[in-house]
Amino acid sequence: MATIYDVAAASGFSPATVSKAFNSYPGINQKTFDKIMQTAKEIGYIPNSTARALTTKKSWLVGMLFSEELFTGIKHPHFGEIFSSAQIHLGKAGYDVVFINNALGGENISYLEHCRYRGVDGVFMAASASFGKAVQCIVDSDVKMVSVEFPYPQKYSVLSENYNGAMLAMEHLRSLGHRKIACISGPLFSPAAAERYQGYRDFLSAHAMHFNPGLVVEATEFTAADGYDAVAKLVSVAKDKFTAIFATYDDWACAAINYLRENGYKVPEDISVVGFDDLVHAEFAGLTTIRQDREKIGCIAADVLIAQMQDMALDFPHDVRVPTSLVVRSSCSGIA
Amino acid sequence: MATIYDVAAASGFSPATVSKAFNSYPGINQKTFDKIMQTAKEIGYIPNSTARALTTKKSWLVGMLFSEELFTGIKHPHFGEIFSSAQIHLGKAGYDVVFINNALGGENISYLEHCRYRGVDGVFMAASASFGKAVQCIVDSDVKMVSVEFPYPQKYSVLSENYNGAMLAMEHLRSLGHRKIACISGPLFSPAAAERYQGYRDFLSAHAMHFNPGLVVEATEFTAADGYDAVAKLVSVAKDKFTAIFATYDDWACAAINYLRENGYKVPEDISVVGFDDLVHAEFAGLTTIRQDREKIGCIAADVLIAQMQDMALDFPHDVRVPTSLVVRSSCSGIA
DNA sequence: CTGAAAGCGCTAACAG
DNA sequence: CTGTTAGCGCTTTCAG
Repeated sequence: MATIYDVAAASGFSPATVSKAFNSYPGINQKTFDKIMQTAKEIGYIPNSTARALTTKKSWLVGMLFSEELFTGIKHPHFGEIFSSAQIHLGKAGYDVVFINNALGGENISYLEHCRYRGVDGVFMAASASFGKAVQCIVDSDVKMVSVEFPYPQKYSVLSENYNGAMLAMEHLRSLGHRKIACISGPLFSPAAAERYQGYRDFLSAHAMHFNPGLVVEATEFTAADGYDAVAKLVSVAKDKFTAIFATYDDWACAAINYLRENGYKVPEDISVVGFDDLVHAEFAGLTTIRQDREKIGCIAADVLIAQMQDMALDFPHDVRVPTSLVVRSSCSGIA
Repeated sequence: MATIYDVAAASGFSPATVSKAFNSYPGINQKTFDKIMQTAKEIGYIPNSTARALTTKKSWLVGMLFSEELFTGIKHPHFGEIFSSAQIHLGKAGYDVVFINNALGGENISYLEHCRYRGVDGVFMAASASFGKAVQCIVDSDVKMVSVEFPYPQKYSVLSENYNGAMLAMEHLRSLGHRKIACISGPLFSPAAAERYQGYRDFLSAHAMHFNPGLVVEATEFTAADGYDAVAKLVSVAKDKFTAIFATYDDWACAAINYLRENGYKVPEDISVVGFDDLVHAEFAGLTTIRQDREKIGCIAADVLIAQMQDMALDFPHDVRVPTSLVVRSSCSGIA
């Protein structure tokens, strides 16, 4: 591994000058710049980020915190896409991304300790609900951070417009003539779930549609099984009392469709269903749903974090919201 | 940020001794060890991986290379799960994971340069087909690596038993009485696709089933749309010439089911279909398919890489294979 | 069993 | 515009 000293020796300049050349330091003769770059290339010199980080105290690394609880980690398509988008945007700005867990080397070290150990310049958090105490220490610290899906007070976060999205879903159903709309809501400790449910409630009020508590079932986990159980319960309790279901998560919506079909209902002829998220399987299932713009969420979150890490003026509100949109497929139909 | 010198000063020992304590160096008095750990905790000392890496020339970082071509990057559920598994196992062994791309800071740097810049101890590659020239430099270098899905000669790789998996799928169909089985094969530059197709061919021969080239269609991309087109073509060309379809990728299988149903066929009554991979939507679609053990693939790949990075004797073959299994759901039925 | 000293590769004043 | 010097935080011989 060639070092800056090798380049210095080979080019006839000092290490300091070579360093300046590589950091596009302003005051440097074009000739010497060319010469240095040329010989650097010849001897195959690559700067060493470790040494650089040690002196500058900037690692150009951002730590990724994904909560694996609630089936909501990096392998979840939703978070995977957000991550992918963020990673690309961070990369363009010169940042690499390192995964931070709380069990480095089998030892139990805190997320904050892990971040300090790696010297990350900032942290990207993603979780559908709070990580709990585990990350509170980093939220309370002065580490630059951005959170996706879950907003922390005084910290920057970026989320979808869940409330408006729910309105969109409901409006679609209403425009098709539905008036008795059931809801599969999520665990209310998830802000996204709570906001969607609130959208459901408020839409009902806004349109003078009677709110029937018996038409609401809560799924407690983000799994298909939970959605399946939820509709089963709904049907057993409120059979024939609703013509449509607003499921606040695609997995539940898909599971609901399966349950309904297995139990003699036609979807959408007998019952319409709309989901939320627009995950991969929504397309295969022909599910009408609300799409989250994951690409944009990742991108904006990256920008928000970059701005902080570079001490730029942030022209973002703390709670950035990204619009959602209705994707019409074939799980809803009009009412005669 | 407290340094090792602070701990030294506060505890009354030298930095060297503190360092030894933190690296569980054998010859050290228990009392001094305790004293050092104690004061370290008091002043909130966290070792600095950067400084450590600079002297030891070990970063305890593994570089992740995901090819975003062919819709096959980290956001693909298959790779996301493999990554997740690998990440956890690597973490237990003390390694953190950093994403490596070829465009750090907007500049075009090669994967190899990026690896050297970050000083990774090893590389984890994942791509359904070759990355092409882009990673050849790292394959040709002496960087420790493991590849998933795509085997490089002389390098370690871990893949599913695609060939056997295809046999499993075919055997299932055969046991149900099917004799005229069509195949949606994949792009043959993907080793996994090629192996699955070979399994199909060989199964036919082995069971004296006539091979009809007209019953094979090739999907060129790993997208639902491509699968849809493929079955459409199959049906137009070989209508009523087959009773079952072996689709070598779940997305194609799901798309095929959708196409068939939209065109008046009943699945599984008229036509049975079996997929490959067992991705999330396979469950929702009730697809009978071949499951890849992603958890295990990631875990073994991690072990193979760790062994190399720690210069341990590798008791792995270069081409590690992980068994697949049949998951029976509701997309196949027996023939009268 | 503990400490002194040197050095990993680079950057940041400060001189020249 | 270029070079000298010191030092980032840690580990590692080598003495003691």
